[in-house]
Amino acid sequence: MDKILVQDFLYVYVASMNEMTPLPLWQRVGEDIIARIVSGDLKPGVMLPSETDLGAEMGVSQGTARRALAELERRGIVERRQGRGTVVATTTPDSDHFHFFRLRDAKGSEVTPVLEVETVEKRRSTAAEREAFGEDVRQVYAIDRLRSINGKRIVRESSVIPVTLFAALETRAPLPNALYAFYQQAYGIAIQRADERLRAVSADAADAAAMDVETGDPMIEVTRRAIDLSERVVEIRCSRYVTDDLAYAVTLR
Amino acid sequence: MDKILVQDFLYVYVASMNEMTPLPLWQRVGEDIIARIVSGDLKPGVMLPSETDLGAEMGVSQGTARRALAELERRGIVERRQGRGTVVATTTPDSDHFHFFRLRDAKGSEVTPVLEVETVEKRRSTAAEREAFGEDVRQVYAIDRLRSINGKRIVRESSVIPVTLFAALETRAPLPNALYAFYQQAYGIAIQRADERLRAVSADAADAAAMDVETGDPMIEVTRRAIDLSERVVEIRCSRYVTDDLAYAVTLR
DNA sequence: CAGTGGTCTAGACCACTCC
DNA sequence: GAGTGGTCTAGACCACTGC
Repeated sequence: MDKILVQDFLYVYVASMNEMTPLPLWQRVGEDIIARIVSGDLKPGVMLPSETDLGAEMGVSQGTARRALAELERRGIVERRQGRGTVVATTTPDSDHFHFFRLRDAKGSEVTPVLEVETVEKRRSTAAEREAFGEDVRQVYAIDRLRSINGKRIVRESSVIPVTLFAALETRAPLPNALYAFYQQAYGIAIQRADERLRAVSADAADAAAMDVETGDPMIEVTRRAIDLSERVVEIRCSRYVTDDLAYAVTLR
Repeated sequence: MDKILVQDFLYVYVASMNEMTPLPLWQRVGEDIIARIVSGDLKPGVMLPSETDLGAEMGVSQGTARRALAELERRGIVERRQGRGTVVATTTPDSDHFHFFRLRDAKGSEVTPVLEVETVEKRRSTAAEREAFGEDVRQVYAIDRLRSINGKRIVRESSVIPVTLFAALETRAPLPNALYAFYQQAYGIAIQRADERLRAVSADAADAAAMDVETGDPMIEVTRRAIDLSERVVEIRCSRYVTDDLAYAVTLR
């Protein structure tokens, strides 16, 4: 009886804002867990209740709680291990760096980029940045980085993030190698996915001055928008790669 | 009792070739369906048995058959619709072309490439092609295509496929715009995924002669290996794009 | 050993599609 | 109305983990 009441309540609740289409219970449970993570109530590495307990808390069966957790695992939001339990996904600095870093060597193996130069600047946002972040974002941090791989300077990255989301970033210097793990640990902002656009460009004078490349050489320019669990654009990144020895690798399905 | 026998049988069967680790029943059911598709027993667009019937055929419960079908749907191998049924995924010529075609315009919308020139050649395989296809592949078809987008010739593709898999391809001319749908319909070869490597290159004399680009202009070169449901490399494709007006778009998760 | 997730079953009810 | 997939439940048993 209790469960039926919950279900009816959810129906009314969701219908009021979503054209009479109630969300399935398992999705509600999943959204609820995501909300807890976003709010900081559940932090990365923290163990979640068991399927049985979670179901009891939410007033659903163990099977429904299980389906919610399975979906969160598929999305990489939690990690589950038989006999151990379910924890909020922890993207370690090492593994995280490679999660969205697509450069691979000729054999397809991961490469280890070394941070060479970093500058952090606080400035007013550009119109394009406001278009992406929202019009209310007037100030941003710009993090410019230069990386070398196998001793050659071939990666230039420029990350832009809103000041409102990353308060007092300048006091955090030096920033760690892997920014996304840092965003999560220091600010509770978890990157869910990244949309990238790749174009071919010619190395300009600034590229030639900073990297092991000559003006006019072909390079790949990647423009990325990183989206967090709340579906906000939280970072815009523009990277320029010299792909003489490396390639951008991706699998399409 | 019957079901227990089936389960024990599967255990022994799989254990003999897989280090005592039996595959879950739902995976066995899924693999069985894939095998039927690969063998041509089930063709694209054909309706599968209902969950209940499939479970009965395989000696598993409806829930287990359901899980197998859900996984196949997630992998894009079948399409399911409430009230209608489950059919083997049909990649229509139109939709298929965009499945692995990542070029998007400035707004991120799909673009419609127009086939301008096509040549098909039968020749001996190169060492690199044998490395990808297997050493026994001595002959290949090379399909060279030139495409225009919005009236500008900016895409050059070269697809290489083994003669053994695509018998008498030369009699099929002219080939349709979307090769992967054609592979599936004419040869029963379904592309499951594609691994791509992107590099920046400078347009060479051949690019300048064939496309609306000048020698030395930066271009993106994409080297693709297409893998079918049997996990074979069935096509190697090298594409060169001019990205003045378009970008290669991808979402990382 | 207790507790966890992983698999599998059986059955209920609902929503959608098509005849 | 018959048949389909979608959701949800309840309960069984197994495999793995850690104390």
